[in-house]
Amino acid sequence: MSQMLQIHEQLREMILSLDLGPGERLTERWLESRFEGSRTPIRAALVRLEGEELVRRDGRNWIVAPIDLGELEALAEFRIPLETTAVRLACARASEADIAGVEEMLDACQSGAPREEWHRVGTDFHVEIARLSGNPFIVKAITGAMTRLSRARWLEVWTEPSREQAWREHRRILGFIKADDPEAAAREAADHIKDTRDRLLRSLNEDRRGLRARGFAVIGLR
Amino acid sequence: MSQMLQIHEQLREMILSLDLGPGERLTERWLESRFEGSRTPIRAALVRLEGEELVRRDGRNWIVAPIDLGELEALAEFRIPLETTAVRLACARASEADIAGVEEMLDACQSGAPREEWHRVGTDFHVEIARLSGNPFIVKAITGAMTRLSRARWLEVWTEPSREQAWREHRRILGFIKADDPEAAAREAADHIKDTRDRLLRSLNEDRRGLRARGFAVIGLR
DNA sequence: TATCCCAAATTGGTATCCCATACAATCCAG
DNA sequence: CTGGATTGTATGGGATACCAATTTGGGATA
Repeated sequence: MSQMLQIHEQLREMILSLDLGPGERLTERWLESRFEGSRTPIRAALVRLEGEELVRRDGRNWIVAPIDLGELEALAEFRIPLETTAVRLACARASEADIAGVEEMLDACQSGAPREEWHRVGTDFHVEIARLSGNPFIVKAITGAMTRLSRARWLEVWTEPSREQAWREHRRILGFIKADDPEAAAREAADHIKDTRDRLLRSLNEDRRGLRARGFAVIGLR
Repeated sequence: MSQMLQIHEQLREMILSLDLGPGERLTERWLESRFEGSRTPIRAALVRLEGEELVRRDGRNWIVAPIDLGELEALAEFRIPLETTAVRLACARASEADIAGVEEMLDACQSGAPREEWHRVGTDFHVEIARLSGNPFIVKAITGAMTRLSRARWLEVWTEPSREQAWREHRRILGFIKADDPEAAAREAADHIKDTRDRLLRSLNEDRRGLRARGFAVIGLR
């Protein structure tokens, strides 16, 4: 694999895992030594990450994209029509084997699993459901939205009850798809998105100070 | 403005105007002489265009993204939930001045206007409506979808009745938003998207041969 | 001590340079 | 004449050199 893709992937991982703080400055020269490559592939990786909005220009400089928690509302508003459409289509189009695949994924994540696992499965569930819709544009949009949410979602998996609540909701959505009940599945999906949004907003209000220290922008949050 | 952004913009324009044929190969060296810049900014522009899916890798080579007309169905399926949501939100949130702005845009495009104008306004209308929703994610998704549709839409503006039909539908959608009738606006928007899809598919079937010569991939189209 | 100013270092933008490789034309063997 | 090895050439990937601009740090001065 090309060096550029490797750097892109590693850097992406570092950003999404909060290993690199939101808003942190990235100099091409630092990345150069960090990844032992020259600026050419590093610049390509940065341009690419800029497209995914994980990195952004700040004047002439590169910074890790800050997390704008004010976006949480708009993001939920965006996801609801898309994911309700996705589950409806999934009812019509998904094979039993497809559904079983998603079910396995959920089952594989039990109480004892590490936070990282919950985080990953919680994201992948939505992407996989989108995939069941058979519409590549929906898949791409949901993937992008989940990426955008990804860093904020570390808040959710930090507390156990929150994790388990989300897991139960995922199960219910999948249950309705399995039972081929599109309207119930859509309702459940919309509720789940709202619940997640509310859970996140609540976590935020509980500890604004701590969050700010972690690089979360709490401004503009009601 | 940086050279890279200039090159990006020019190349983008050449692709969207079909000045560069879909599927056409782009060599970095040719672009180098074409834009009188070195490979560094050209490569950055290519990576960026790759993110917009206007350019793609074919092995190690760069090619102008082919047009996959089989996507038309999926694209409409994607747009409907988003745009119906957008017009509903627009009813709730758009100011009269905002609406008047869009109205002016439509008025500015009269019968005598050149094809390019119809094409641009036909795209911008949807983006502006999305903007009235106040949701940046919806705006971005619609912008992306319209970009994706952009090259195929040259087919639509090639014939006069088709243009005028679309224009009437735009007026009706805007009328319902102005009258603050969200459900009617949503219904109208969904119908318009379906109509557009059907118009395009009909144009396609009328002249497959000619299209193929223009670089449109007609495969996988029923 | 506070402030201002200039030199030096650092940064991103651009231009080349070198290299491995994919592809093609060519040439020789059968 | 045909087919396969070979060599030549153009291409993209990566490294490096150079530049302009911006930042920074320290020292002279009020």
